[in-house]
Amino acid sequence: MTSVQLPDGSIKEFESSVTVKEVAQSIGRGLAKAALWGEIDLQPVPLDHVIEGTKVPLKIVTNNKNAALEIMRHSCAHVMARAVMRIKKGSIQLAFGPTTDNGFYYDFMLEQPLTEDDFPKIEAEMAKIIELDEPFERLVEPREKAVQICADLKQEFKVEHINEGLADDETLSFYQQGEFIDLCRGPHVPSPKTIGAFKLLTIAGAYWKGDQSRQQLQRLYATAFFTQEELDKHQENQEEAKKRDHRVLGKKLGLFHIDEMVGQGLVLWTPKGAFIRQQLQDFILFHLRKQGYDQVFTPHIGKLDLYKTSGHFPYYEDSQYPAIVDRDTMAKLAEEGCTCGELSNRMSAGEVEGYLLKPMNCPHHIKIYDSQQRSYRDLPLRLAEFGTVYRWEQSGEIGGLTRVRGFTQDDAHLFVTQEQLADELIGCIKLVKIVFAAMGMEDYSVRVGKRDPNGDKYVGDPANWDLAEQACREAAETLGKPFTEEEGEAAFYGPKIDFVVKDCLGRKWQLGTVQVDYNLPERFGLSYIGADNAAHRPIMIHRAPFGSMERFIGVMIEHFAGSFPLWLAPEQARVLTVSEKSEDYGRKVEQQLISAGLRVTGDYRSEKLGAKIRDGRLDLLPYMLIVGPRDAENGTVSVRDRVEGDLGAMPLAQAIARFQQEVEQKTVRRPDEDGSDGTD
RNA sequence: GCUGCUGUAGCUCAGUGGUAGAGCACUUCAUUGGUAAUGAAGAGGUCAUGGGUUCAAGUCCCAUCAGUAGCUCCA
Repeated sequence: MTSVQLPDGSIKEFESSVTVKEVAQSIGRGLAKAALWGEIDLQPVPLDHVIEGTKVPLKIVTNNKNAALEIMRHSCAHVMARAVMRIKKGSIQLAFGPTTDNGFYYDFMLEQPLTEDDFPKIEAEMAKIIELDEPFERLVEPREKAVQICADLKQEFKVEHINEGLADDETLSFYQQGEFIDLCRGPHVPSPKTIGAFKLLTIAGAYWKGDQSRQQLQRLYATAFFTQEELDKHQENQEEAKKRDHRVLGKKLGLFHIDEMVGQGLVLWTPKGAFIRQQLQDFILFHLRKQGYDQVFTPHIGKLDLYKTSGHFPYYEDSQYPAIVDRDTMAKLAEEGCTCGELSNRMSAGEVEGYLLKPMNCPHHIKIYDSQQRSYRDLPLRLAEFGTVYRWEQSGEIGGLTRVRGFTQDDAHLFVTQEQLADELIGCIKLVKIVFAAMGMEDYSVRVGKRDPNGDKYVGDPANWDLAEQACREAAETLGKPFTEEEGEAAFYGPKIDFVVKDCLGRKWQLGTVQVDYNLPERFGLSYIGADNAAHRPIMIHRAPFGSMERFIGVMIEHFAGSFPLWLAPEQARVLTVSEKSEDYGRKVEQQLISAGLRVTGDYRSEKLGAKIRDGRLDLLPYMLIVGPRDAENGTVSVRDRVEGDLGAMPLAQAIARFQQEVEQKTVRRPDEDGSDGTD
């Protein structure tokens, strides 16, 4: 008599001893098919493991659970590390080898660095290890013994981790497979053969414990799946994702250009991209006016004194372009034999004045606020500007439109009273909501950044912080969408609400932001006269619904996969003539559409219609208007829609009305996921 | 900034130390067609830049610049 207890508490009884597989079969055919291994007392056992006894606590692990995939991948990481230790000569220090969303990695410090040339050898060795099918054996040791084991293995990272990271653990577990033994919490798959298909991906640098001041390790990325088909499918998906990369589409569609001679991270907006940017700017401007914002313009540079007052210089000097010194001063300094280092020191000390390319817009806006006496009746004052700022980002961080050195924020600064703060924050959130809704963008996350209760870097009255954090929380709630609250994520000057989206490769980017600031009003000594006839300090809100035009458009290119909605599309429609015989009519149609305010071009080449349609498809045109002799005779156009395909002939006026309505309503229509237009 | 990889025609990419290649795009000519590629010809190159090794370098080595994946950073 054998019985097992399943995770739901139910007991299943058997006449005699049974295998895990038989238990699975007794529950259902589907389960038996999906079963990978069993787990008894949290210890994995293979499917042919024989169960005896009563009320044996059994869990059947299947491949449709992410947990199983993670366990398998982690086991694969052990196999990979073992293979690396066999292949590479010299000492090898193991660090961590966790799983990621799409695979796993292992960090090593090697005497001989890894290169991609090692991949085939490592993969072959891994295949050999898997073929041997040695189990992962669990050993539990008291901490002194554990430290000794790691020390004997000359694994200093592990020793450090036990002593520091795992200081509270009485006992520690190891997993051993053949000659390879590794400190590891587990669990592991019962049989390495469960690892169906794996592939090494790339090598990258990583710092021990993520600390730049510590040893740099080599991180070997790989992925694994239960079957080769799943691995192939995954790789195919990754390739597909790369096709919607904004850097690829930006080039293909001619939206922007980044030129080596201009400089890293400095974007040149070509006509089509500039059009999208302008259109988005007009869109947000319309809503800013409705919400009582005032537009301002400020210069791209400002005196160092301004940024010393704001605290941005020299504190953030490393991430700014160096200051500009005027010609006369420069000549004088040169005469004195002043070196660059001295110049820098003297600018920091305030002995030499210079100009800074603005790293943010707030100081300029503050000076506009402060240019006249303000009454509480003037507040809230909302100053908006599409302000271009320049930051010296690390070279390794720059890429595409998402991280650049010169970018334009859809910036605004709100000067408010404490009583107005909560409502104004809600107003800011409303704008962000309008933006995301217009884009049909639902896949974003919201983060409320609060101060670290134990931190001491924060400026301002803790009571005000409490109020501001509460106001941020309440504003975030108006989104009707879950959000996270993260302690220690606030800026030193105030709490904030951030909006984060993912790019085509799964990387996270902050777009919109709303930040409360108690610091700058203080530093600039801002005030307003209250109803009590006394001076009071206003609070500032920094906010940018897009974040930056560059990053936002980069993310939107990927969001729409280049197929922008009609109101944003630089080229809304193209007239295609069936043959040159229809060119006159085609040009007439084109003119009428342009007169109706639509952005239309014509393709009058002596190509076949099929070729013109193909080119139009590759350019991701929302509409193609095919005109031939029949249309010329009837005053029609044959409309080909990006989403629905051939719509047939319709009177020109009807087509224009359709387009105008779609533009007016800012309709977002997505082509099918597979990229077909429904007619092919 | 750090680790790995990459840099060849406008674009996407081949290229074994021995004469610089393809497809697409472009130009010209022919073709006049109804929903994803008409045909032919032509033009297009300081092989990222600078050094080095070699009888000989796109190819091997070093440096620099740029791109890229990741790490670190992001007021």
